[in-house]
Amino acid sequence: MFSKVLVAEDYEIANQGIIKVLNDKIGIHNIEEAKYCDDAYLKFRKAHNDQEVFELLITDLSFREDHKIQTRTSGIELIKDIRSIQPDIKVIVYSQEDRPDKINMLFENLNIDGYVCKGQDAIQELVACVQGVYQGNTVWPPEITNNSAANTMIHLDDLDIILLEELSQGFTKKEIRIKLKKQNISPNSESAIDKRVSKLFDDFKAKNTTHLVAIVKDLGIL
Amino acid sequence: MFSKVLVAEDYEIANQGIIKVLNDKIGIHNIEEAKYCDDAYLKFRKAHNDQEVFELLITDLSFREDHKIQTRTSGIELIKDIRSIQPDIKVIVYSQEDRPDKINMLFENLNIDGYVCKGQDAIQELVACVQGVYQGNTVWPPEITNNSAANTMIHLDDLDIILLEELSQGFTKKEIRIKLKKQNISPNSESAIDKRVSKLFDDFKAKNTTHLVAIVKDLGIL
DNA sequence: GACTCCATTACAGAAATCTGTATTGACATC
DNA sequence: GATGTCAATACAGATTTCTGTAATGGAGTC
Repeated sequence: MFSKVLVAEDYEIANQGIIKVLNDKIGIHNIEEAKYCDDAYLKFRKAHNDQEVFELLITDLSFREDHKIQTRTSGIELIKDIRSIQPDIKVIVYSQEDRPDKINMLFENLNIDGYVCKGQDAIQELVACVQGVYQGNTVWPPEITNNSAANTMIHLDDLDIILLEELSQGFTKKEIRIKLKKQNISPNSESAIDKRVSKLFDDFKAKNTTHLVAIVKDLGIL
Repeated sequence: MFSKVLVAEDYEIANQGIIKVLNDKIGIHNIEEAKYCDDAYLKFRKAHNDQEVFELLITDLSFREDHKIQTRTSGIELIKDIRSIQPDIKVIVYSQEDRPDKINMLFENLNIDGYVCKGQDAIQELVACVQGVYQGNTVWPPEITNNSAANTMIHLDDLDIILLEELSQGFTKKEIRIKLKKQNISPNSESAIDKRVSKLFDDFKAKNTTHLVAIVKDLGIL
């Protein structure tokens, strides 16, 4: 089992709850906790420098800004930063988020190892998740695997996300074309972008760009 | 002080926490709790029918669907439903939400009496809020009153919200014009709508409709 | 090589958006 | 009554969006 774990969660109650579960139900005792994102990062860096690395990070996604100045506002950045230094660290996200698309993004883009949804069965799920991740598995929350939405999930590649992002920022297709050309991203003709976006219209049953952006914002993809 | 209070909050820990605070710090003992929105509504109805009405509702905004079938998914509907029956009931919202615009909407549109942000100082804030509301005040969370954003808040009237809502659903201005005409809402020429939306562009510094909708979605106005 | 399949690109036209200017009418002030 | 203000409306044009069709070229199959 994991011998050293870092828990990043800003609510003290939840924080203590996680530690208690790891302690009592799984038998992990070497646990460090952090209530702030920056704090978690510093503890990680220290352990890494001291050659006593954490094997598992359990983190929330959203951190309140609080009084302390936070450079990292979200757990996503924390994961990226930590993974850039120690790519093999296992990561479990423990969050309120329950939108399938957003959770899907975490697995696809951030390559997290497990996800536990804050809820009524969080304790059981957390135990199963930690054990599964330790065995090298990717552990999806039951909300997702049981949900048919996950199966009919619309697959979005990097370009789709870029287009959605640019559109949501109000750039015209001409501007986007120029941007893509500058960054040497392959399909960069206006008509090709049109085609892509039209496909997104179909996928999300959107009437126009504005509707599309509203939908993906609601789904939490952006 | 309030003698009978209804607490609607789906997380058991938070639920118990609120009750404990009301008990220990304020001396309210006649408290009923509900973990589901529908449950809260039924308890309210029963009390109302029995002529032993609740004087205060403390409710979360978002409720998990859980296994139980819920007709009311959000606390907003719960507040609306309860207020339609007992308009003078005091309402305090206790939620994770910290976006000024959304909180502002709660006060402006739902006429809630107080708001407490789930966070590190929630206990103190809750006590102050309940006491303030009991004295007939409207109690805003310190996050908002201290925040300059609240002062520079953009004021949106009903029409603005309607327009944003329709636009986000992908309706064209022609369609919106027809809809408004049908509902006898006053400015319903396409150019007047254009003007309104242009003003929203200025207010939110949006480049176009798509950008505008993305911004207000992020702000939580929609 | 001939063929299909598929993604990119090009082009074109109808519809919608966005940005001006101008007119009207209601309302208040002097 | 004259004046100014403001919102609603009308109109116009330049730009952008959206939706077609068609041409091009690469990758794989026979």
